[in-house]
Amino acid sequence: MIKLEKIKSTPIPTLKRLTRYLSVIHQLKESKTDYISSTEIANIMGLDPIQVRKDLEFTGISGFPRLGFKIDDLHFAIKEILNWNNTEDAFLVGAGSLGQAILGYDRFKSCGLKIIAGFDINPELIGKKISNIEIYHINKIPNLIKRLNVKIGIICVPASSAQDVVDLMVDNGILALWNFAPIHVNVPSDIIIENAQLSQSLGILTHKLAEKIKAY
Amino acid sequence: MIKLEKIKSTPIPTLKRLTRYLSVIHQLKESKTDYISSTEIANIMGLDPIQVRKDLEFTGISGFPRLGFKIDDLHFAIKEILNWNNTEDAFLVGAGSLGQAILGYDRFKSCGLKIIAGFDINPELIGKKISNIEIYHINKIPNLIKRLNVKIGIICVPASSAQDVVDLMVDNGILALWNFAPIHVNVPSDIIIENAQLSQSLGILTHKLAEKIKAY
DNA sequence: TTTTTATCGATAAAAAAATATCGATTTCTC
DNA sequence: GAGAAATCGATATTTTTTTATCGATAAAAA
Ligand SMILES: NC(=O)c1ccc[n+]([C@@H]2O[C@H](COP(=O)([O-])OP(=O)(O)OC[C@H]3O[C@@H](n4cnc5c(N)ncnc54)[C@H](O)[C@@H]3O)[C@@H](O)[C@H]2O)c1
Ligand SMILES: NC(=O)c1ccc[n+]([C@@H]2O[C@H](COP(=O)([O-])OP(=O)(O)OC[C@H]3O[C@@H](n4cnc5c(N)ncnc54)[C@H](O)[C@@H]3O)[C@@H](O)[C@H]2O)c1
Repeated sequence: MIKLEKIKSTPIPTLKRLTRYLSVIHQLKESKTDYISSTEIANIMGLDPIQVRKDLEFTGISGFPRLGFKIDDLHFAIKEILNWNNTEDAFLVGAGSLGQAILGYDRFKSCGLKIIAGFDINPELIGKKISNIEIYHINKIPNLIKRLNVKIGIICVPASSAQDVVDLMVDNGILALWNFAPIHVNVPSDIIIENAQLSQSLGILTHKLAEKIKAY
Repeated sequence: MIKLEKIKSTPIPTLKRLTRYLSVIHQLKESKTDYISSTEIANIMGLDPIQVRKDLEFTGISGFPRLGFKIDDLHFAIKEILNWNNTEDAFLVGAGSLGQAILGYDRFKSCGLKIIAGFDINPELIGKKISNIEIYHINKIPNLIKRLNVKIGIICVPASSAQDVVDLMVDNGILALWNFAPIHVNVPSDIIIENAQLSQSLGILTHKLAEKIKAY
């Protein structure tokens, strides 16, 4: 009987931890050490070393007994899983206060994301450059998505406009959406959507705090 | 043999979905319907109705066969779990571009959070008001945390200063931290910390997009 | 009124994720 | 060079989370 090799894709919880390992590893790259063990990572982050090792399995990198993993290799391999060694162009819609903060944020470039244009409906913003990224009128977006073959859209418009903007982008060929509007938007099942729900994270915090205060 | 009733606290995955149900329910409050069923919520959000029902169990609200759940009751009960019916005061540190976006964001008030002051080291910001919230020098923070009994701190400083700011706040009695800096910060085990890791969410998006493109 | 139907919610099963065990390996210490 | 110590990684177990089953219930339809 032939046993098919089950291709195990990286679980979401693992992906989330991998990005955190990356930031720890990134800090450590400065220091002189070449290796880091699962135990060390776990200690720094307050996790279980076994879990760290299990997660790192998905990188395909082998560790060395007594030494741990080669930092440079890990760093590269984790970025590879996240596809952060390549850079995808992206459009951002809604150049308001959050949109401008994101436009001005350099770090996403090392996270595989290059925002190449912004879009808005506010005439005062159109034509302006924010951190060297030009803002266009939203009606330019259909044409530009196709012409520049942009695959990622970032939604920073008010909740009330989010669905419309999403529809517009999806209709014109966007493949993945990063949504900051605090609302559920509908997309076809083949479109990737990630909600950067800040309120989700806030909800966990306020819930835990309430539990804690209740328990004295 | 006495069987102890196990007190099951709300699982984190459930909490996350609850905040999403809330936004769906919120939209529906406008419409004329008084009830919503797990099936409807599931359809809107592309989830399994059984899972929705399981999640809603944690609210303690009973549904009605054939009708579903009373929207108003659900709305209240979910906010109760998240502790969003109460409001906690919070301090925000780092009134840069992201900090200012958050300071200007009204919606967090309905998520149990009231930011009552901002802090920075940039002299140009000190004394300014952003969305009616005054910015103070960071050296005022120890005194004010204690005097105003503030429990939540929001970290919007650069990664390089995050640990220092966290330490300062923890030393002065902060109980919960909402961290936007893309870095692992160390806190004592009794301090609640939630990382609003945007790059985590971005990582999932870029990973999925790469998988999708690979698969053609 | 009776029947049909949609939904709830208790319980059970399956799947996924986290945690544990332990032999193999390799560096470090003596 | 021998033994001790730390870590990896394969396998197994436990826990958590998701999904399924199905009788009970109450509104809607007949
Ligand atoms: N500011 C925050 O801290 C924060 C936090 C979490 C979530 N969000 C969400 O992010 C989104 C943006 O928030 P913000 O604070 O930047 O709001 P904002 O009002 O400052 O910016 C919204 C921008 O979108 C533009 N816009 C409106 N409709 C548009 C359309 N149809 N097409 C293109 N552009 C359009 C507006 O002109 C404006 O520039 C909102 O959905 C908000 O709920 C904001
Ligand atoms: N801008 C974004 O879109 C974005 C996205 C994700 C994460 N972040 C993170 O959020 C944080 C803030 O980002 P930003 O874009 O607003 O940066 P920013 O440089 O605009 O703002 C940082 C602010 O912190 C202040 N500051 C520096 N050291 C301080 C200290 N020790 N005490 C008090 N204040 C201090 C600075 O004066 C400045 O006003 C960073 O850690 C960044 O990595 C930002």
